[in-house]
Amino acid sequence: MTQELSQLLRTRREKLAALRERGIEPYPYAFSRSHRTDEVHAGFTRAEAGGSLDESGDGDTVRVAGRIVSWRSHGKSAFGHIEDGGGRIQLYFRLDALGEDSFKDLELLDLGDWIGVKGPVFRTRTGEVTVRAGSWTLLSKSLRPLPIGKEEVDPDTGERVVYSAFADPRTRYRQRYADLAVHPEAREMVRMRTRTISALRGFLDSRDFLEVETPILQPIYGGAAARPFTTYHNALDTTLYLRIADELYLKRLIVGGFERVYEIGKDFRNEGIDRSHNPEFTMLEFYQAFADYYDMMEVVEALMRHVVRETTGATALTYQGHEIEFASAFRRIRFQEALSEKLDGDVSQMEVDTLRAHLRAHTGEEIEEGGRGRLLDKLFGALVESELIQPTFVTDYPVELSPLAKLKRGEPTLTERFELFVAGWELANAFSELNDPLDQRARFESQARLAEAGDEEAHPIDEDYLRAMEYGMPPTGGVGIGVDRLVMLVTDSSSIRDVILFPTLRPEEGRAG
RNA sequence: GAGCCGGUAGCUCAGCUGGUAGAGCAACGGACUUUUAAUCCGUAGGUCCUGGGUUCGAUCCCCAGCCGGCUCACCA
Repeated sequence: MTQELSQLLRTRREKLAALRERGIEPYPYAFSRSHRTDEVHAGFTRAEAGGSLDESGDGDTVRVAGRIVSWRSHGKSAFGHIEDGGGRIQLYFRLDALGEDSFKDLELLDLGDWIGVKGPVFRTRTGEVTVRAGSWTLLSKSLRPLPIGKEEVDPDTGERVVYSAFADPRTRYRQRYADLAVHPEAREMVRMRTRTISALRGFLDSRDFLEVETPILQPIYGGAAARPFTTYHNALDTTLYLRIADELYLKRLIVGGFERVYEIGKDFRNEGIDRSHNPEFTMLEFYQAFADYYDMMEVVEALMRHVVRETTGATALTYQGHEIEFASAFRRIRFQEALSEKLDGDVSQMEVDTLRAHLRAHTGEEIEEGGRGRLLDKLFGALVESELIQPTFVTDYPVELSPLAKLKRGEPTLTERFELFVAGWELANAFSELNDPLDQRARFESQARLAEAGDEEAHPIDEDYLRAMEYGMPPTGGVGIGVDRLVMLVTDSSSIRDVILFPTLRPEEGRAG
């Protein structure tokens, strides 16, 4: 945006100067508000029903404040709407009520300005509850036009139709403040996100889980297969990583004697960005001593029901056109059986070459490194995942894929692990936590071999974690849940960027225009 | 990372086979004291994403790049 282009900005600055000339402070310090707009609506409707209005039909005098979102000037009168945290209300300004000067000063206002208004509440001829301004105060002058669209309410459907809406996704994500300012539904998303997280906390707190905080800056990252962000601590003269998972620290706390712990916080993975991935994202992990993965399935099922009920008020929801039901018991399928069915043969008996051939046949992809686990995982992702619309526990993953999970009882090529799939993507990941320090060391070592073979996401060896395991960790069930994806689900959002207030973007070049 | 689509006024968009651009809303001036996409009259507003090329001439065609959307890949 160039200087010449700023005709609109210049006009507003001129108005700012004019306001000061007329003795109006454009940025005062406070305003004594008596009612939020929704309280005015409710109060006036009550007064009408109770017959407590004066002869002219006016209700109480109120002081309301908000951002101007519409304006209709009629010469010696004007209508406008302001919006505050409770909603909107119409304002009515008259020359005879305000006097020459105050009425004339209205012409220095713009859409986007914050004002406070004092006056009685009444209902207009067309039936809208309105504050008749006896006086008004500028609370903050807006120097940059907000992309406020015009809107009308369809008289037949009652739906709000917005014209010239602010739609460019680039600007909406970059200037989230503007997006929020003009889109009430974007603000509603934020509330739903908060409600979701409160529901998670409520559920875990009521079950005696202790909320804790573990390091984000870590000398060794771990707990997941992902590439980390690397940073540097000057005073310690050492490399540190931003955590990719909370897992290893939370289990150290189980060793320390806490039976139930959880953490809700940001994890960071140095990977691509798309509709379901943001480099920093919010993860819930919780660990419960003396529980195995069967117990954790029960917990996850109850937790999901609780969250859906607390956020949507129902036991089912619609996500991108799919009706998803949480009331009945979640389906359970075994990883290898689901895949074997798709491939028409027992995958546990298949050679690596056969798997590779299947992958080529189904996806056209060639995988050289990574071995069996990676092939199985890719095949599962390609053939099974997208069909898992209703809540489904996928259980018993191959050991190669799960270096932190206990072996499956009676089936040592598998682990006691499950993932919860909803709407085609992974929402939770859980296992009977591996607490055998010698087995854990062996698993780490096999991961290290994968790393040497070029797998950039293989799990590094964490000696301190092994030391903790050697002191002894009770049998423990652990679960991780992607909070952003959970919020996407309950808000019917198709992109993770819609549920993260300030998603990661390439930095803007130059100064903001 | 690949394919497809797109980037034109503050916002939403139009612009024929190449002749340096339009609309609605917003803005500005005027009329209007119960309007609500207020209405009516008038005015101004543009690095047509950026850089090259072709051409007498490019918003339009070609090449490269940047940014975004969708699909796929990546992402336990």
